[in-house]
Amino acid sequence: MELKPAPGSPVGVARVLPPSRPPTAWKGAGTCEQIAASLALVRDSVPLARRVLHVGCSVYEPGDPFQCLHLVHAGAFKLVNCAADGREHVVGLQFRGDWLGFDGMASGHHGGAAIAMDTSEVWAIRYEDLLRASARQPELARLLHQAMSREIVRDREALMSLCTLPADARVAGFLQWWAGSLAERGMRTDQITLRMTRAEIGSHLGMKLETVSRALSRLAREGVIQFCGHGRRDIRIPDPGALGDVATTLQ
Amino acid sequence: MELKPAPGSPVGVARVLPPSRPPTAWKGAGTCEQIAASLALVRDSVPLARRVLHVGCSVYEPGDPFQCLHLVHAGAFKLVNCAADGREHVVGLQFRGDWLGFDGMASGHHGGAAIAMDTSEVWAIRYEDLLRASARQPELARLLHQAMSREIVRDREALMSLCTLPADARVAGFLQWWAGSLAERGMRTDQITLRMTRAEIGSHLGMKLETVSRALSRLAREGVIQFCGHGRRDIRIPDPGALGDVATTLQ
DNA sequence: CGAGTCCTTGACCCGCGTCAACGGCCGTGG
DNA sequence: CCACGGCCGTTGACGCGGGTCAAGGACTCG
Repeated sequence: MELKPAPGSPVGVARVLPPSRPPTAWKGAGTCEQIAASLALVRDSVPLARRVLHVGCSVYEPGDPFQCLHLVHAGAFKLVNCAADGREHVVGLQFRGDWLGFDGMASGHHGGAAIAMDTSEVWAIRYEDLLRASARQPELARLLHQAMSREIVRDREALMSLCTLPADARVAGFLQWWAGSLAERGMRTDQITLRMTRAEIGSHLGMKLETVSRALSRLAREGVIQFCGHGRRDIRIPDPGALGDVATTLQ
Repeated sequence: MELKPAPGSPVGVARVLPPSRPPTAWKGAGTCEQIAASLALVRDSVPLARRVLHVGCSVYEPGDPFQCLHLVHAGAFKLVNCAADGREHVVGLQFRGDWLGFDGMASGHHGGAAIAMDTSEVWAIRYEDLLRASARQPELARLLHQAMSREIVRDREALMSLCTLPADARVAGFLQWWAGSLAERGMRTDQITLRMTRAEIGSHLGMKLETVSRALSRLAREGVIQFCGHGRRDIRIPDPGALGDVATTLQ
C-alpha cells in the first residue's frame, strides 16, 4: 500500500521552478461575510460572555489555567510568547474572527499572553461549553478546526519567511499581510495604520527595531510605500503589486 | 468588565527576570503510556486504514485535497512547506502519536508535504469519520484539539528559538528536543541517531548545512556531545544538563 | 518647560552565509 | 579487483546583512 514516490527534489535544495509568481493572495479567515457568518454561528450555538479590553490589557497571561477560548469580535491583539529565561516575542497578531487561547489546550495552561493593541471586544467561551455545542453541531467543530489549522499554516509561513527572506522582504510581506487582513474584514486598505511600535514589529518579524526602521525607510525611498500623517505609523501603499514583489525578493 | 492591567513590561524589551533556569522539560505528547492510550482511543473509535511507507515516500504533497488526517503509529516524518516561488523548508518533525495533515483543514488543500524519514506506519482517518466519532466521544474531540494545540505551541517555540538564539544554541536545543521526543516514546536516549542530513537539520533550524556542521563540531569539541559510530549521525549525550545549558545560552 | 517614549540615521563589528577544497562512503560498471 | 562519480560531511577564507552602540530629532504628557 505505497503512496507517493519520493519527491522530485530532496529538501534543503531549492527546487528549480520557473519563478512564476502568483498574485500571492493572502488567504486568511476568508471574506468579510464569511467571518460574520462564523461569528454568528458561534453566537447562536454556545453561551458566551462579552468582554471589552483597552490597550495594553491582556485576555490571559503566561501560566493562567486554560478554561476559555476567546473569539475576537472587534479590535486587534498581539500574542506574546515568553520563554522561561525571559526572552519574549510577538508570535502572532489576531483580528476580528480570530481566536485567542489555542496555546493553552494542550497543557491546560497558557504559555503566552494575548494583549489588546486597541480597544477591543472578545467573546469568552468556556471550552467545556464549546465541546458540548460542537458535539451537537458538526459545523461548529469544523469551524474550530479550521481556525486552528489557519493558525498552524500562518505560523509555518512565518517560519519560512524568517528563514528564507531578508529584512526588507519580511517587512514588505508584513505590510502586505496587514493590508490583506484589513481587506478581508472590509476595511480600507489603501491607507493603513500600524498599531505597533517598531520594536513590536521587529519582535514579530525576528529583527531589531533599527532594522525595521531602515527597511521602512528604504521602501519609502523606493516609492513602494508612502508615509502619510505625522506619526510615521500611517502608511499608504500606492501599488500593492510592487509591495508583493519586494515581499518575495530573495536576498 | 476589565481583565488584567497592562503587563509589567512592553514587548520587545526583554523582561528583567533572574535567569532562574528551570530544567527545561521537553513537554510533548506526554508519556509513552499516554501516547499508547491516545492511539488506542482513536483505534477503537473511528475507522482507519493502515499504511506503511518507506523512506522518502510522502503521505501527501502540496496541493493534494484534504480528506484524511494521518496518525503516526511508527516511524518518523518531516513536514516540508513549499512556497509558491520554490523556497521549501522543514517546518516540523513528527513521531509516533503525532498527527499529519493539520495544514489542510483550513483551505481544503495541503500546503506542504509529509515525508517518511524511516520505514513508517500511519493510520489514515477520513476527516468526516473523525468528525462523527468525536461528536459521540468528547474525549476524541479533546484529543484532537490537544494535538493541534501542541503543534501550535511547538511552532511558536520554533519561532522564538529562531529569533532569539544563536546557531549553537539552536542545534543544542534540537538535539535536546529529539532526545526528549525519543524518551517520551520509551526509546533509549543516551545515544541517538539523527535520520537527517545536515542540510535537512539546517532547513529545520533556519541555518545552512555548514553552520550545522560547525555547531556540531563545536559541541563535540566542548564535550557536550560525542560522535559515535562512523557515520557522524550517531550522537551520544553524556550530560543532558550541559546540553540544556548550551541550548538556552544567548549570543 | 523637562522627562519620557518613539523613530531615524550613522558607524562599527560579528555571526553566519557563501564559495571552495578535500576526505569518506557507497553503488555502479569496466 | 579497482576506477569512477555522486552524495555527505568537515573545515578554511572571506564578505555582507543585520545586530549593537550612540547621537539626535519629533511628539506627548505632566
